[in-house]
Amino acid sequence: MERVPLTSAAVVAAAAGLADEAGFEAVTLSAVARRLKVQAPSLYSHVKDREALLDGVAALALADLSQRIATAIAGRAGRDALDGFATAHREFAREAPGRWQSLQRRAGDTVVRSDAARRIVVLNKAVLRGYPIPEDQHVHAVRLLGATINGYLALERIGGFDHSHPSPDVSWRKTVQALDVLLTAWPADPGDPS
Amino acid sequence: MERVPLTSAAVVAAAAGLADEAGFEAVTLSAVARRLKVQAPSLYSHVKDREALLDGVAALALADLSQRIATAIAGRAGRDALDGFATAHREFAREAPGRWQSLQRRAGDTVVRSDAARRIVVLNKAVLRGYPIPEDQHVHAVRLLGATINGYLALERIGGFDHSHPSPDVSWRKTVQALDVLLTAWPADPGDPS
DNA sequence: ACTCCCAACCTATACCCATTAGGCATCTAC
DNA sequence: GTAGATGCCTAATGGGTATAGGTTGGGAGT
Repeated sequence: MERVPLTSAAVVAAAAGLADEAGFEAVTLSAVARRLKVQAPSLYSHVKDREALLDGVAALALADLSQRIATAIAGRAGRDALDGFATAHREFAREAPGRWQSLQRRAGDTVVRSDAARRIVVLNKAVLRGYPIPEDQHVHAVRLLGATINGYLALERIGGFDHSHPSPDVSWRKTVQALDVLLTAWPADPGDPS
Repeated sequence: MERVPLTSAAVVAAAAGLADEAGFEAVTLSAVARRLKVQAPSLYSHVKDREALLDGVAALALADLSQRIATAIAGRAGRDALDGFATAHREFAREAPGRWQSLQRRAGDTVVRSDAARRIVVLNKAVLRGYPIPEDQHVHAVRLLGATINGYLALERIGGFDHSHPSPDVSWRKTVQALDVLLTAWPADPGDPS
């Protein structure tokens, strides 16, 4: 069995794969080392510590997500773009649950300053492009979008919808519809007649 | 220093206190044992395992949250009730961050079947009472409410809003306003003219 | 009062984890 | 050839979870 030399990228990729298969909390240096058939201390040649490893997974995740979103909203505007955006998020959470979960923690500096993070910001604004939202309201709209979508996926993941009917798919469609309604008629600030 | 006899409730309360002070992830049997000045194995007389301990914290949290919500929406309807509801959530997340976090994981059976969980369901429906939402849409509205509010608090907690302006307080008010707009004019199903 | 049983604490242990320190082998540059 | 850097290893430390077995004190029964 030929052993491939380790690299930082290979270590992070192994961690990401493990996250998706066994859950984010199962990503330990020990588990990743076993997966790569080395001893755990050997990983410190490639990652600073466990925190840095998890940040590496998060950076991978963000890159993947931003790519999915870019593809999903390309050439689309308004409700179509919103649908694509929301669907990209949900499919990412489904297909790469461990990577999705890596994004639910406070991001380290390397993640915050990554190209993928910047791309996500751009894509968030792009979704709003087809809606009549004042520029000064964009940050609120982006935050509301992110909160609602991510919040929905988080509750779904922990079984928050398991104890009521109908299936989360139905409520998801209604949720995206509601977001479209909101973005289409963004509420004015109280006391602002426009 | 007189040592008070341990009880299951005391162990869970100590864990909850530790969660709020040091973070949910800091709640280990070892740390709780130190807090109570006993050895970790002694806790097994009172809790089955770590998972059960964490479920105990979640049950405490849910009871606290449901009480806060009940107080905040009592005698209120429509937008007032929604404001109280949302504020109760956010203040809970602020004042008891570790307990809040205990609710972000899949709940064990004891939590799902608790009185507090049932109370939360009732209170969720009570918030909708002042809004013209068809009965068959209540589950969607409750899920959207929970997703948006919880999602907002989660993103806020992990610093998701730290890299943009203005302060999350402003976006929070807009978010609650948006929820009110939605609940006031709940979007009809596509193809449903009413 | 005495005895027995049970509950609640303890220590010891096994196994897991993260991380550091030091060793060894290989490769590269001088 | 030699020295230094790199990348792996083992050993060790200190933290965690959970089980097994021991001790002590309290309560109940005779």
